[in-house]
Amino acid sequence: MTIKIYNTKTRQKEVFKPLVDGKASMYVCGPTVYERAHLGNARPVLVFDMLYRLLRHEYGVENVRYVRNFTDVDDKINARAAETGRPISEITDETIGWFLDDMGALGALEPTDTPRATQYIAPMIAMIEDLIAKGHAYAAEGHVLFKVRSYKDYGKLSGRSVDDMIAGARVEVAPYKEDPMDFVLWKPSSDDLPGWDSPWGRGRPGWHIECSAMAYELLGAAFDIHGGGNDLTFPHHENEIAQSRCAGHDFANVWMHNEMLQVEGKKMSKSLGNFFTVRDLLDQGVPGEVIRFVMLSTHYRKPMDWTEKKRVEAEKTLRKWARLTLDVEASRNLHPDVLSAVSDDLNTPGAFSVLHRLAGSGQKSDLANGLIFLGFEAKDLAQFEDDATGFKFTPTIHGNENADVIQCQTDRILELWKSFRSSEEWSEADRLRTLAEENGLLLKYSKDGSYWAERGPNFDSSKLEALK
RNA sequence: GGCGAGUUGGCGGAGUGGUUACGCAGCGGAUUGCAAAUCCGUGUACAGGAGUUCGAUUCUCCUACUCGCCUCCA
Repeated sequence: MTIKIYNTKTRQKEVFKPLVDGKASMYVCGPTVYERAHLGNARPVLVFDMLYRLLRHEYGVENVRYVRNFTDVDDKINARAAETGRPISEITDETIGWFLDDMGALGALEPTDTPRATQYIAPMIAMIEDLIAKGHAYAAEGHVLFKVRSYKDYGKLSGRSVDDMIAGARVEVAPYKEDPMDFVLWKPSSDDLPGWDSPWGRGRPGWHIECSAMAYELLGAAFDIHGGGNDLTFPHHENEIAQSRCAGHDFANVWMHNEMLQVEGKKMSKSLGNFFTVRDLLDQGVPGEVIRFVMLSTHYRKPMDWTEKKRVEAEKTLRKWARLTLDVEASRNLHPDVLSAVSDDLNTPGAFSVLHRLAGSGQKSDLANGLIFLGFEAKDLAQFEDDATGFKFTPTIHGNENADVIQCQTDRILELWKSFRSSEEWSEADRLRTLAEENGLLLKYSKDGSYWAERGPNFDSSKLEALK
């Protein structure tokens, strides 16, 4: 299947052709690890998880290398350590664990390589020395700066010119800079900050150099795809390109950028107060599969709006598909329509549309296979079906109550309702149903005789006990 | 100020130079003790203007509006 990808560098959709026949390599900018990943962090993770799955499908699991870094040296981390009095390594270790857990809950596969910046200080220093030797960087007052004017294509990726940006005048001009646009490769560390010995004294790397150095170490001078959020296009990726190209590396062939996430139509930001983490959602009982579904329901190059309404719709759809595919063996081959949608610049919304059609026409095993391909693992879906009650995914929704207790109470309520109905005590049955609904528990049954409950609005598990 | 993206039916959201997206909601029907769930059927759309074309929602230009990045947060 031909894979087409929109390349930011050329601003058009191109047929993807790996540098090495039959193998693919990708590098995606990962998080700075000092706090829980917020919902916006999850978008690139899921987008590039889908790319990774597609490439694995096309070239085989063994032939795809996926590098995603952890930035574990950064002033935000230093600040957090100073605030809390905790050692930096403790903060970064903990945050990395959280990140992998949270993203795992969204069905994201772990990359083949997850390098930490602090493990690649030596290659960074070597690269900086090389850049100085080649006249693309200079040392000044313990800093090393990249000479932006020395790279003629600077600004090409993001479509900017150095002169225009300076005219824009939002550039901080430090006294040691030869040119306002020059950016830091290395900076000095005071004794209380993390630092490494270098030819320019004890210091630490600037932000951009790590990706250039780690991509080179792990993927070589040239690799296929570099991805990240479009906020990174400038300056981060522009700077990466400048460094790597000037060091003599071809660097990435294709550049992919996902659009940003919004919440209820607005940018998610701390200042607007609509900022929340993936873990917040999971703790509120939103299943990871639902988050994944909502994220992939919008094409990655369009702004994605996280809304309560989408969350509800996603949950409904997944529940329906889970019921359909329960006990169904997935077909061995991916349905061609699903594959062609995803192969066309990761058109995951199109793939969902195909899945809807498969569900509608009763092609259950193709549906099951398609779901697995899109990252909704069979075992998770089975769990989802168990969760037709909506509770298995809400273990922490109300503090210390555990899911089993809730499940048990729900089962008892269902039993009671069932017995009222079978003995045709309609008024009692209706009274119970109304009461349950008032507390967010929707009682349902189907022709085949099965009974279940769904979580509705106003769900309050603490009131379940009273319903009996 | 600079750069970029977008404007599709009630809502969400794909796609195409001439033919059905799809989902949700709505409406009609089946089923149902009633209501859901489930099943069947069904309507509404391509921001505005100009141009290219036999023909444009789909290409070009202009206008309006929205959003994002350039700033701690992806």
